[in-house]
Amino acid sequence: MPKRTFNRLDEEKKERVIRAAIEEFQAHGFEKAKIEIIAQNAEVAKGSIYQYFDDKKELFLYSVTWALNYFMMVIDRQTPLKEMDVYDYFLSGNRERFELLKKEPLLVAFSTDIASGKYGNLTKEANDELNRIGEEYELKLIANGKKRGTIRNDLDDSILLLFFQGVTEKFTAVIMAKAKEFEGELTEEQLNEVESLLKSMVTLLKQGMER
Amino acid sequence: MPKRTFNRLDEEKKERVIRAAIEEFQAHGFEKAKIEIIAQNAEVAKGSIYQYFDDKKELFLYSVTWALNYFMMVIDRQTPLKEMDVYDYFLSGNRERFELLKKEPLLVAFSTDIASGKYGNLTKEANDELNRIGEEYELKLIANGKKRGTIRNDLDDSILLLFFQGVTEKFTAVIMAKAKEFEGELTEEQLNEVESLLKSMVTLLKQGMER
Amino acid sequence: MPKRTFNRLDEEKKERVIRAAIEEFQAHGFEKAKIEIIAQNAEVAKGSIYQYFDDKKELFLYSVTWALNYFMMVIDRQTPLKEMDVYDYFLSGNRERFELLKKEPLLVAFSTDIASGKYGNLTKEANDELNRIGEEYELKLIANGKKRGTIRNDLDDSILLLFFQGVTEKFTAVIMAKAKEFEGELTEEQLNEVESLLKSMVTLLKQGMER
Amino acid sequence: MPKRTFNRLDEEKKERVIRAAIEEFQAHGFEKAKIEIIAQNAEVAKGSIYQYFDDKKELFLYSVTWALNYFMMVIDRQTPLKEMDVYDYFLSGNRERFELLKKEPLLVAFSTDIASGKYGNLTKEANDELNRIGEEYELKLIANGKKRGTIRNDLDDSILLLFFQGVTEKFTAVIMAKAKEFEGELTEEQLNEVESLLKSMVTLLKQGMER
DNA sequence: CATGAATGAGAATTCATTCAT
DNA sequence: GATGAATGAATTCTCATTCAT
Repeated sequence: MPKRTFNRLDEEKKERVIRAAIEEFQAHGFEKAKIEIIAQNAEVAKGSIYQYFDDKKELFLYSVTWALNYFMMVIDRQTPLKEMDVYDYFLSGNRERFELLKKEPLLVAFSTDIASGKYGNLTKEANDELNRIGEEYELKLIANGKKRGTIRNDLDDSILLLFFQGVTEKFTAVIMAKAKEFEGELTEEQLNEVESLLKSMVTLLKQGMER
Repeated sequence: MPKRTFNRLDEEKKERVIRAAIEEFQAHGFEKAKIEIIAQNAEVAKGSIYQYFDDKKELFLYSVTWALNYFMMVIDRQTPLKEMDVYDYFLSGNRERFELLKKEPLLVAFSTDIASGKYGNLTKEANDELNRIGEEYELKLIANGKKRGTIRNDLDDSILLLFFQGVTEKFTAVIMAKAKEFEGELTEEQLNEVESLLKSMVTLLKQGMER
Repeated sequence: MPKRTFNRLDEEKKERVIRAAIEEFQAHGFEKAKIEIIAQNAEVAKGSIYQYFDDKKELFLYSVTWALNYFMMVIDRQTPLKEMDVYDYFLSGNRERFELLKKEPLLVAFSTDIASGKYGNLTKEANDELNRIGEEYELKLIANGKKRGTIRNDLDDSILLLFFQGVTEKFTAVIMAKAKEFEGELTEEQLNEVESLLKSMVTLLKQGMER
Repeated sequence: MPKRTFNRLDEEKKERVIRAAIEEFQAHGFEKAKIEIIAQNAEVAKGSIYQYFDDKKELFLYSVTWALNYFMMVIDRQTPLKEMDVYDYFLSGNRERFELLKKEPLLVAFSTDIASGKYGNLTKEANDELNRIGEEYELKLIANGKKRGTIRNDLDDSILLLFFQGVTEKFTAVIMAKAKEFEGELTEEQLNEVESLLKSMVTLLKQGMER
């Protein structure tokens, strides 16, 4: 949806603009975010923003998808092997994932706000899509677990999904918060803390769901 | 924090004003909510709003505490007997609670938005307070459970708290959504659906946490 | 179509606003007319204009109907007696009419521009209505003339209407121009000039149309 | 007044640019016409327009003279023989003239708007010139008629001119409108309609003016 | 106390024109 | 000569807040 003018820009400039936008939207919300500030921070003329996007809303929406793309790359729910145990998923590749999160506190904060519904209807579409993708994957995990006999089958999939989501979202949120809070290089200690959190989470998930 | 003029108003008018405010804030968010519309819907002059409150923000903040008071009355984390079993808490008094939720979809929606952080820093204080109260209560429940040997003690209280919050918040959100969606008188069927949800939740909580 | 706020204003202020608007629109056209200038000239705050009218266009449209009302009062095609001879209509009450025109050069100029189609589609509606009214009246005059045998009946009414309109519009335009150009009190000489014009016009109309 | 760069262009491109300009000016008026759209429709870069003309106004003015040239070629008030009877002028060469009008509805519309003063002061100069030329010619016709005794001499030339202009302009406008409205090849029927109009006009002119 | 008209700072958006490539 | 991205002045419109009645 950006105008062709934007797409023709070199990558560096495009990213500068979007990051400036995300920073402003994240800091002040959609309504109070000022195009002028975004332009300034992107070192671009105010009018140029309007050569790139129809209006503030479109700039915002594009920033959202841009951030969510990054976010999904990190979460990466598509890749996990089908044969991977339901619970092991969370325990693999954490160092890389967490380092990505630490590197991009701004995107993490923005994505978190989007996921939490802070932008209301504006991001409804993007959000629904994101949720649909996650849910689909999670339901498959649950169904698999039931089939292999590792997950209790006295409860509906939808109930187990709620449980699964509730637990993982909460722990994810805490981990995101830690990513923002940790400064400098990722230390072993920090990583251990995160892995410990995930291990506990998996333990609880497992015990709650297993038959 | 409202001005003395507001407090002198008769209850009916006060409520009319606050409900009009909540409706507008809930529908359009803080920034886009218009004082003019609030005044109109409350059948009060625009200027009067400023006789009652210093500014838009104060009106909003007061509306928040007003709604949260109602909400807390419903959730009612203060009352449960200390001796009540951790899990039984959720299974008692549901009919009354759910009926209250059904009766006030607006307040439910508003409170939900506040709790979800939709209003950002504006409600930070109120939110933190609310969270602190809930957390304190929940930690006590966990400590109690551990003492009585009903809750596993291989995990930190803080970890168990995350688990507990994650699960209960998710199920609560679903129940809130159902409250909004159910129309007319509360039917047995509807109540059963809610109770079934809660029972499943408690089962999962129990199995996950128990030793 | 103005907002209720405008209607509640005292007449003097309403007129001040509309005249300021007409002056600006007439001088610079719709696009280049600046709300700020209108407000200044009406000695009113810029924002107030927007309390009175939804937007620039509405202010313009209201100005148009306001001016046309005045104009129609002057032209006054409704009153002439049914029995009055077709041609005599133009020769009566000229002093009063012309004095009105002289008193309001701004309104005359504005109305002339509207009638000439200078504002394009913006005034299409108002214009069509005005033309419809005039035409209806003129067709009646022609039909009457034919019935009484004073007008040739070898030509269609529509053709005679074109002729009638062409001649009267041209002479009217010249008279309007004179109204703008004449300064100070209306002199006998000026009036004579106008009446002479009208007499010539009637002569030509008569001779062209009569059987 | 266009820059030398424009004159060096091949005829086809020049015409493409001017026609695109006329289309846009005619459709939206001078102020709202966008250079960008003109460039697009002319399949030329926006910047190129500024290689051809100093600014928007110059492009407009050039478009005006370009259109008026075409228009005058059609109206062709220069050619009629001095000895041709005043009224016969309108009755000759109509097929060719009308076909030209039908072929170029855009130019007709644009020229009509110019003549009607829709562009205000912008075209004042061009307009005045056009009127001066027409008027000069018409006055000569009148003077001739008076000399030969075919036109009444109890009225001033200037009065007769008004009459003549009023009638001919009105009928011309109607014919222009028909040109726009008629689609496809020029049919005999359409031509008859136009000639009938002109004949009626001449009849009325004659009867009104003759002695 | 109630009322609602007045105010003007502030933000989004537009687009003619420039200019580096 | 052609191109189209960059620029920013200019303008419309919004709305919280004030204040005279």
